[in-house]
Amino acid sequence: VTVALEHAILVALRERPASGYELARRFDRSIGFFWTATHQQIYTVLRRMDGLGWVRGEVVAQDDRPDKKVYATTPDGDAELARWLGDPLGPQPQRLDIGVKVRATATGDQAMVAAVLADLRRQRDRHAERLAEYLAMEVDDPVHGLVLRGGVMIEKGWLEWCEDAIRVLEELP
Amino acid sequence: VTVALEHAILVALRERPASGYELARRFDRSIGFFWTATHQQIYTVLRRMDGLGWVRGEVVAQDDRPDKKVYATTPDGDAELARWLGDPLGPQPQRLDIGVKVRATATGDQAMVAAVLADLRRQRDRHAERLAEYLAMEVDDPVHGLVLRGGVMIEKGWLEWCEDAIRVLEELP
DNA sequence: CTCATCATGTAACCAGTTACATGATTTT
DNA sequence: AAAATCATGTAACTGGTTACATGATGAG
Repeated sequence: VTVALEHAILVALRERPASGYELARRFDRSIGFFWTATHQQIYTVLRRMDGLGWVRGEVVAQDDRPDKKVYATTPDGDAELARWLGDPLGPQPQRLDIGVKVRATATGDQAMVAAVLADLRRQRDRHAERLAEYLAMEVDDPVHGLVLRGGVMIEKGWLEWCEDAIRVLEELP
Repeated sequence: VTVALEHAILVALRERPASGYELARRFDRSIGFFWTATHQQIYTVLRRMDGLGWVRGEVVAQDDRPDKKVYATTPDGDAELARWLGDPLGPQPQRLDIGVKVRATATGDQAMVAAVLADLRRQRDRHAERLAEYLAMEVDDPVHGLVLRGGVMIEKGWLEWCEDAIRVLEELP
C-alpha cells in the first residue's frame, strides 16, 4: 500500500475512535480539506482494515439510536501509519478541470468563451463561500490551525485566479 | 461522459493535431499544469475516441523515424467539447497527501513529526523548483498567460504553506 | 403515519496506474 | 554492437464513484 484512504482513516481514528457513519461526517468537514470519501467507501475500507488488523471494531449499543460499530486503531495500524509517514511522497498528480476549460477558450469560439465564463463565475462564488467558512472557524491546536491556513490559502488563491480569468476572458477579442 | 481525459485531449488536438506520442510529451509540459496522463492511457483513449468519431487518426510516414498516427478533432469531437464546456463543473475533490501527513502529527510522537518534517522539506524544494520554472517561462497568448499565472499561484501558495508548516512543526513541543 | 436522521452495507462500473511487450530508427 | 529515442500498444489491477438496498429510531 503506497497511499490511500486507509492512512487518512488511521489519522482520523487516532484523533478519536469513531463509527463509519461518524467518520463519513468528519470527512465532510475538517479532514475533508485534504481528503473526501463517501460512506460506501469508508465502510468497505474499514472492513478491509479490520481484516488486516489495522483497526478493531466494537459494537456499541445505543438507547436513543441504532447501534453502531466503533473503530479504533491497533498497534499494527499505528505501525502502518508510521511506515507511510516515513515513505516520501511522490509528485502529486494535478487534475484541474477548470484549467482545461479555460485553455479551451484559446482556440474556441464566442459560445465556448461564454460557457467557460459562466462556469468561472460559479467557481468563483463557490471559492468565496468556502473562504468565508474557513475564515469564520477558530481552532486552538497549532496543527489544526496550520491545516486551516492551508485551506484558506487554497481558496484565496483560486478566488483571485478566477477573478483574473474572468477579467481576461471578458476582454478577449 | 461527464469529465475525463477525453476533453483535455480534444483541447490539445484543437490547438494542434498530434500523435499519441507527441500528446504524451505535451501532457508532461504545458497541459500538464492541469492534467497528467501516461502514454498507455493516451493511446487507449485515442482509440476509443476514434471509435466514437470524436477524432480521426491518419498514418503519416516518416523517413528518419518510425511512422506515426496523427490525430485531429472531428466536428463530432468539437460538438462534444462544446457540450462539456456548457456542463457546469461539480465541486473538485480535494486529495492532498501532505495535508493528511501534517494532521497526523497532531497526535503523533517525535519520530512521526521528524518523518513529516523531512517530507515537508522535500515538498518545499519541489515547489520552489517548479515555481522557478514557471517564472522563467514566457508566453504571448493571453489565455496561456492566464494558465501560467494559475500554476505560479498554486506553487507559490504551497511553497509558503510548506514553510509555515515547517516552522510550526519545528517549534512544536 | 410520515419524514428526517442515524446506521450499515452490496454490486456494477469506470478512470487511471502498473507491469509487460514489441519494433523502428539514430546515435555513440 | 549497444544504448537512446521514437512510436505503439495489451493486460491485470486498484482506488474511487454511482446506483441500489435495508433497517432502527425519534420528531412532528
